Amino acid sequence: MSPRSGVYMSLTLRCDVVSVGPNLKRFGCKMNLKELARKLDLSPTTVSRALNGYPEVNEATRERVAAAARRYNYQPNTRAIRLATGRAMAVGHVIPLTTRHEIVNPVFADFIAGAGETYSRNGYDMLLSVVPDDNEERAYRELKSRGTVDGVIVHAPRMDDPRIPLLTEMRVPFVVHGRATGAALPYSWVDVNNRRAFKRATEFLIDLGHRRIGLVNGLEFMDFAIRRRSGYEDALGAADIAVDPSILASDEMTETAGFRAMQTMLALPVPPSAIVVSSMLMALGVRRAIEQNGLKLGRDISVITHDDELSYLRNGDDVPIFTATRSSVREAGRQAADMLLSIISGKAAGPIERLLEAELIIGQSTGPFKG
Amino acid sequence: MSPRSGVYMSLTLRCDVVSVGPNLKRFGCKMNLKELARKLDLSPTTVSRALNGYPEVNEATRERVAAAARRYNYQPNTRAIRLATGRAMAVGHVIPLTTRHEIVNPVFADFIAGAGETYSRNGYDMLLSVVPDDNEERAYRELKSRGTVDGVIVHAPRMDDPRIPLLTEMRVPFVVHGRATGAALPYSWVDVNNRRAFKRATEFLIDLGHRRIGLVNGLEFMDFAIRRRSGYEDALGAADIAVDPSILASDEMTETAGFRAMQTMLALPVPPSAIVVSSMLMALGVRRAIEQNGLKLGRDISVITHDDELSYLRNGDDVPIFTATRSSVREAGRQAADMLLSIISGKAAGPIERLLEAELIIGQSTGPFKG
DNA sequence: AATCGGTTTCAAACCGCTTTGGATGCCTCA
DNA sequence: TGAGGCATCCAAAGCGGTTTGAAACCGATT
Repeated sequence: MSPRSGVYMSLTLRCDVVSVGPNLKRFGCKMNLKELARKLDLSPTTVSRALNGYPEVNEATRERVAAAARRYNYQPNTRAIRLATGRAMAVGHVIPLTTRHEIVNPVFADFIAGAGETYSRNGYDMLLSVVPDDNEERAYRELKSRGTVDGVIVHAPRMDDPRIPLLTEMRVPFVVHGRATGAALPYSWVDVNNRRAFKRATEFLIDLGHRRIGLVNGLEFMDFAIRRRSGYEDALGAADIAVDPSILASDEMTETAGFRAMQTMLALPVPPSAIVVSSMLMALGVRRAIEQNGLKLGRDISVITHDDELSYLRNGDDVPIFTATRSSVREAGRQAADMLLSIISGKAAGPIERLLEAELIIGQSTGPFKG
Repeated sequence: MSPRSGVYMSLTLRCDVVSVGPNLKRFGCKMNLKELARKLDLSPTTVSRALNGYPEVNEATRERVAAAARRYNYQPNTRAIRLATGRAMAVGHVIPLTTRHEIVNPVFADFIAGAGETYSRNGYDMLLSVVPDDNEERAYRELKSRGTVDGVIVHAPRMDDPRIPLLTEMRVPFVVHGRATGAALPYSWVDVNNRRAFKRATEFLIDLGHRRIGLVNGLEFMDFAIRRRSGYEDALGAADIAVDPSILASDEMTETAGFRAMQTMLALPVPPSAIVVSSMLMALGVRRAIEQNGLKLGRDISVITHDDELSYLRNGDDVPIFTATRSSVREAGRQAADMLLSIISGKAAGPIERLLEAELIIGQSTGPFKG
């Protein structure tokens, strides 16, 4: 007997296939690498390499190993892999919970859905931590030092967001969903071209003859809101229309906030004839205010909104109700996740930036200005 | 020199505190248990026990260890703990993605926010996997066999939900958010008393004099929708009012679906004078249809809706707009997570059940029936 | 027949923590 | 004085993989 064979045979062989029921195979004990190697009369080294596609293993052996792995339903223990490789095989999403408003970003669920696809395709886990925004830094530091994730997606960036220098300094791979005006260092991000979208939307209204155009925006410490406003102002400026603060609203993106903002504007001596709105949910409120005042959407007042294509807030079923600048948050999630994984794996060199263009969808909520 | 001391001293001591900048301490290398033990001239065993609160360590020593751990900013490596203990210190949330409708449950984000609090307080991670509902079983099996989680929260149970027997058979600890009518075996769940809530809501309308009361419900393969309907029917039955299928709607819980359902009912020869609605989002659509038909909410038609207290869909700011049966999804998340952790830790014996009662909030959307 | 290079396989160290089964020292009591 | 008991602490064996460095094998070349 060569010194190579038999070594693993000498140990107990108590783990055998037990048939229970017609189509079920069960095992007397957990199947791990060592067990599998024993059954194949190979060393754990070789089995590991065979399964992980390393070149230094005979093709015939690899086949044999693969077959046995299937047969015995071998699933490598993730915990062991993580420890041995030092990789977490997981990425973290830190959901900031605004302590003031107690609001969970509604966009979040769909973004996650998109990112999740990418992760599961690549064998990564998605870790969520909900963190009150007053101690975000601690949360990120802990994530890093406990080594539970290989990278992080940063949600809802604010202006001069402190998380960006923080993560950079900690050398944690990260991708921002959105951008942070005022960041000193380059970083990776996926974002909608908010500025161009809102510029385009405003221009569209101007082209329809509107000159008194309101803006119902999100809170302006959020980066996207700043950009949207500046796109809106650019378009007005290019048409020589002055910005009127009385028809600019900025609030949480809820139905009621939209309603309130529109009510206020409609009560003005000269109400706007058209409105640009930052989210579908706000647009619902805006529409309600319009209709409650006996006006007709698209005829008396034009509304154009941004649409994140949230799955539970479709803009009509076949015909779009609102004219909208549309950009899928779920798609952004997919792309951000892809980007992060390629950064983690080291495939990507420097920071990657990806600007998604919003599509202009013509719906029934806009019409020409009539005196 | 006693055989005890000096052993760990003999190895290199290359990991020392390096001062960089005024308030920053940095370390030349990663601080792990062995390093820490070396610094303290103790064995890893003792350090581990000291930090984990085991009794067989001198109080003075424990203090010393704790102080050193703080000083050197020691954070135990989670990957190693997981492997050594066999626990994953993580729970999984599997989000079913209905392949037909591509809808992510909007309730989901807030539930997660609630559950997340509990997890982080207890040192658990929250793992999310988004799984198309056509291969849920595989997803759950993999979660189990790869050992990435210690337990699972089941979302959006359907009637006779196959996941319940599956998880039971796999012996994975789980808690269902909601219930599954038709389950053969007992299991743990947290649910709102949907039936009583909708019975109560319907009774409330009956007490106001309404007799023609419609129901705008969610899809009726979802368990909660079944229960809500039966509560509604119970109340009607008790008042000797026949159920009229023409004023029963069942659809996805979106604004447009609510609008459509209400439109249809208002077009009937004898439209309902009151409506019970299954979600705020649908209620927004219902309201729109009502107002678009020139009717006034609460005066011409009464609406009572269920309100999950989603953070981005508040029912008014101070005064509630809709009369509603209210029950916080976030609170349900907290409780479900608590329950799961106590099951995982073995503190809970059998299946636990927790029925949350919804609160009836009187808003401005209901009023007495007038001819 | 000895040497050599390439292919294939293996033993053992390692990842960083927990935990078992002793040791050691000290105090007490016979 | 020695046995017994208690409080502390330690060495080493795990958890289940990956990875390094070396050895075995084989055919080809000297």
